[in-house]
Amino acid sequence: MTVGIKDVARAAGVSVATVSRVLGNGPVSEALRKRVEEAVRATGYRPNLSARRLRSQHSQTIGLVVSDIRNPFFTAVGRAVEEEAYRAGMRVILCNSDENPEREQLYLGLMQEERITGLIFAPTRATLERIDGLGLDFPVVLIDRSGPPGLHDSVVLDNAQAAAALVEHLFVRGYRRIGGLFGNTSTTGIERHEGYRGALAARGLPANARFIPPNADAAEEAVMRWLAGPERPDAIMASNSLFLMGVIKAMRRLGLSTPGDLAVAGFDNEPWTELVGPGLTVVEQPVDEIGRAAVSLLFERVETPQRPVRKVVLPGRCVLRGSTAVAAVASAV
Amino acid sequence: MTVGIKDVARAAGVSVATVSRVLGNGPVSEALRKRVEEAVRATGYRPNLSARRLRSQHSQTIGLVVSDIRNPFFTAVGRAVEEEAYRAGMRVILCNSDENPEREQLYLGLMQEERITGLIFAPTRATLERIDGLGLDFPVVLIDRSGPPGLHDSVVLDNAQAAAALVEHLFVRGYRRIGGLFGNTSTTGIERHEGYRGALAARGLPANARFIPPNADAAEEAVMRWLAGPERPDAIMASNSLFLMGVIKAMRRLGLSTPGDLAVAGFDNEPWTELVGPGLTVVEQPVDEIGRAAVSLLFERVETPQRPVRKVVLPGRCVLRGSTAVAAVASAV
DNA sequence: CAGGCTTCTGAAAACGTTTTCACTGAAAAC
DNA sequence: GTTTTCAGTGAAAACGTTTTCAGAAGCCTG
Repeated sequence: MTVGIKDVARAAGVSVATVSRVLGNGPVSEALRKRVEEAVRATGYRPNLSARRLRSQHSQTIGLVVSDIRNPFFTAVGRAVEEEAYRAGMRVILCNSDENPEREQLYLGLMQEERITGLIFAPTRATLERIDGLGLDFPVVLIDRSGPPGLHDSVVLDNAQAAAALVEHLFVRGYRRIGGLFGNTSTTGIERHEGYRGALAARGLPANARFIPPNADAAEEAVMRWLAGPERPDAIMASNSLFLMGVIKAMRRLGLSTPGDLAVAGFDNEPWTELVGPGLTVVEQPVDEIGRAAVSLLFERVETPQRPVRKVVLPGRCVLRGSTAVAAVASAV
Repeated sequence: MTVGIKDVARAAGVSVATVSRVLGNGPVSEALRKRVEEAVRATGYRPNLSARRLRSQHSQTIGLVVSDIRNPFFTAVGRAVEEEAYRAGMRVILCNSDENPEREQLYLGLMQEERITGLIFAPTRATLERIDGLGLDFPVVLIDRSGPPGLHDSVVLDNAQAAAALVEHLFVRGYRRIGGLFGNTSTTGIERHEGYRGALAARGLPANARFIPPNADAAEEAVMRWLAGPERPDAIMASNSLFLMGVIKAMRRLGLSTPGDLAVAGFDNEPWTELVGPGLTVVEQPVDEIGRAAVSLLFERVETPQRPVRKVVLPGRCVLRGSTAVAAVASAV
């Protein structure tokens, strides 16, 4: 029924070894190579990857586990990773943990069973903390989230610097009561909070931060209460695009507009941020570069297991838009 | 080095066959089962999926090829597919063709080599046209795009009906020069165009359609020219969310607002559509249901290859927002 | 108690490749 | 002209499982 390497060999009048060598660019005379290639075409042969992987002990596959597939940041990184991996003849298997440590565990197990060459991983905080004790027998490159330099290579945004830049920008534009909204499941939130706090301190301003679960509803609720309460900010920095969305939704419910009633700044330059109100000021992450860097870090690690651990920190780019315009009107009120 | 089933067998003092049976819930006495499970735990054994797949001839894997991974519609469907497949103990391998027929071809080949159980596929028009001659040796369920009933099961939105509903809604709200923006790579565009044209005809209005490549820039350019030209519409229906984005971008460049200067309606209820201007009127697709239906169609086909071809057509849901408010102001001008 | 069922178990074959090994014939080196 | 090298080739082992087959032990039936 399905045609195997044997059938090709028979059709070409050679041994299976020769067919295999043709397929793998091994040493074969030009004449036989022609014959075999012709036979491959004639039979419509397709190699069986399971068999190939089993015998060769190379899965030619890297894993990519992200924490939220609906987050365009991760789909963008995923595309870059796939592109780059493909160029090196590697497949990518993509899994989505949905910020759920149990699912993460499940998928890490799956990766083991697939015998992947290596993993690119955006872990939840829970998993990151015990990642060294997990006994993974493949190299791991952390992306987006990493924490203090540990056993694994990583490539991350310079979160503290980026958050600080946003805060400083808000300060310069005249805002003084700058709130911050941070995720409580990732180290990203922590680092951005640090940059936020530092920048405020440098300007002698008080911090006013909230740590919430990573979804838009939580952000919306938090902002609703915040704006009604005594600590009402005149600007909010949202640590990711879901929160940014939550902020905008809350403002719409309250009938507020930006920047007049509240300045808004956030992370991730998604296409829609340009289209909301006067446009939203955001930090753009170099997604392609992150994906490419992760793949090459991984390959280098595979080739040279003893290489010292490296952490690639990439700068963000501030995209200034109307949501952080000068606070003149707001101050006048 | 890596622990195999043999090591487990030795540790448990049984044969490899018994270990295999324990793993596969075969008939094994309670006593041995205990011993083996203990040995599995002790050794940290992880089955080798390549070997398992090779021997058992079941890949336990379904493929999912989508045309644009950055389109939230596909990521949402993908999540539903994965969820449902996982429940049945199947893995999903996801590939992104980027609307490129060559990449599609490439990935279809890969799917063959992975010996997938079946494929869920959102094809480009080019591939759809010759899909029957491709000699794929696994069942295929088409999603999002399908065309006339052919050899394959499919699950699609009722595109014509949905487009017609939008047009009718615009008509009722007072719009008369209703433009339509359709993709030129998918059958979706064609079907939506048909619904659009039909609804206009029923109301005795002229059609005014543009077919463009499936990206936001093309839409933006088209709209820029359109609004400057002689056939300027007072409402635009965008056949997908990328186009919707392009429409909004063009309007911002021209300093126009919705619905006053131009009413806007589109497809796919993405989170941001709620946040732009007065909110954008869209047709929401039942993404979860689409994913689930595709998976169960596929499983049924696998179980009963002779079953007659089925086409599941799901209704969309109109989400009315401010971008299609009554045209009073516009007409008054 | 003999015979026939079950139920459990292990040895060995099989899955479709790649890789090792040994061999051939021809070319190169002496 | 003999030996050495070498490139090309095929037979067979190996990869880590599942599955088949046959045997052993226990149970029921008559």
